[in-house]
Amino acid sequence: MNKKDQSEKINAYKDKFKDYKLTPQRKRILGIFLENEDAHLSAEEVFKLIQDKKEDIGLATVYRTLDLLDELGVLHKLNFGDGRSRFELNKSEKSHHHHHLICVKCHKIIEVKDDLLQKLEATIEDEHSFEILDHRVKFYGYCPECND
Amino acid sequence: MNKKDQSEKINAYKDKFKDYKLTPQRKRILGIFLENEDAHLSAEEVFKLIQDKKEDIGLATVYRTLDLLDELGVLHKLNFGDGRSRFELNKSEKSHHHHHLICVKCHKIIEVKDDLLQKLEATIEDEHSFEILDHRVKFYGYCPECND
DNA sequence: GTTGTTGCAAAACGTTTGCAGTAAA
DNA sequence: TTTACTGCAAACGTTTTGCAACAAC
Repeated sequence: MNKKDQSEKINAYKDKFKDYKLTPQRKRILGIFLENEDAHLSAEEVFKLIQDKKEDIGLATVYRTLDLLDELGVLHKLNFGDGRSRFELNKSEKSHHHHHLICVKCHKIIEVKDDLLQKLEATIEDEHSFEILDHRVKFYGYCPECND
Repeated sequence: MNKKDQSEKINAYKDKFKDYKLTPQRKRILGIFLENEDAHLSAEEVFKLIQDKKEDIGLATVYRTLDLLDELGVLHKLNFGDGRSRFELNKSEKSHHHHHLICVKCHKIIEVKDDLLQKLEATIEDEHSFEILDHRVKFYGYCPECND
């Protein structure tokens, strides 16, 4: 993706920021996720990716921005049990219906698309009068490479 | 549950500890979970429950024991995004097939029994050659009380 | 008796906060 | 020009660690 394309993509998020300022730091952090579409990045990792390019954004700003982007629904905050929060780009249509396979040996993370959960959600909404907004599904096990 | 019943229950876990010593501290911490079967306790909460009874176990020991019990499969380590790990008793047959509903308003946690996920698991094992050992499923939304 | 376990205090870790300076709208 | 945002450093809360004393096997 070239700079122009990315700039256009970032501008497409402008309406999401209606109550907030779209500062260079916020654009840059969003840019990191556009450059790493399928990554699950921690705050520290985002910070380092920016430093690698000889740019400079305070770590506190990274934390604050990631929380904001999660709140705006631009990112999804995830927890894989490694002691830090991770974030992934929220690709709207897709995001409600994908899950993570986590290899307990090599810790690889594999994404799975799925719609089967909708039936389960319908049952839960019915039986528990619980209005479901979102879900997080993680499967732990052995990936093909670790299962020989 | 009286003391004799609990003592018997704890002894039933003896074989799980074959490579480890079943110390009074470990028995006591396991006891806390037997006394609070459906709770999702953090290390700090376990520590306080023990202090409340004028007993004394170091906080570091609580942390080390909870990790050990998770590793032994006696407990399940959970993360509800509140900044600390929580643990629940692993009631073997039941545990693989229950999920958590988390109210985004009052933060109540509701347990749901379910078997519908098995179909999804079978599909994943098939399509991704990923051998599933366990899963964690969380649904976020509004509980009946918060949804008026 | 040996080896694993405990308790303490200190340190480490990810994350949050107060505040003064700065910049987006 | 106003109000929100940033960067820094210090503080925070949870979890981990080093180590000497101790106890389960």
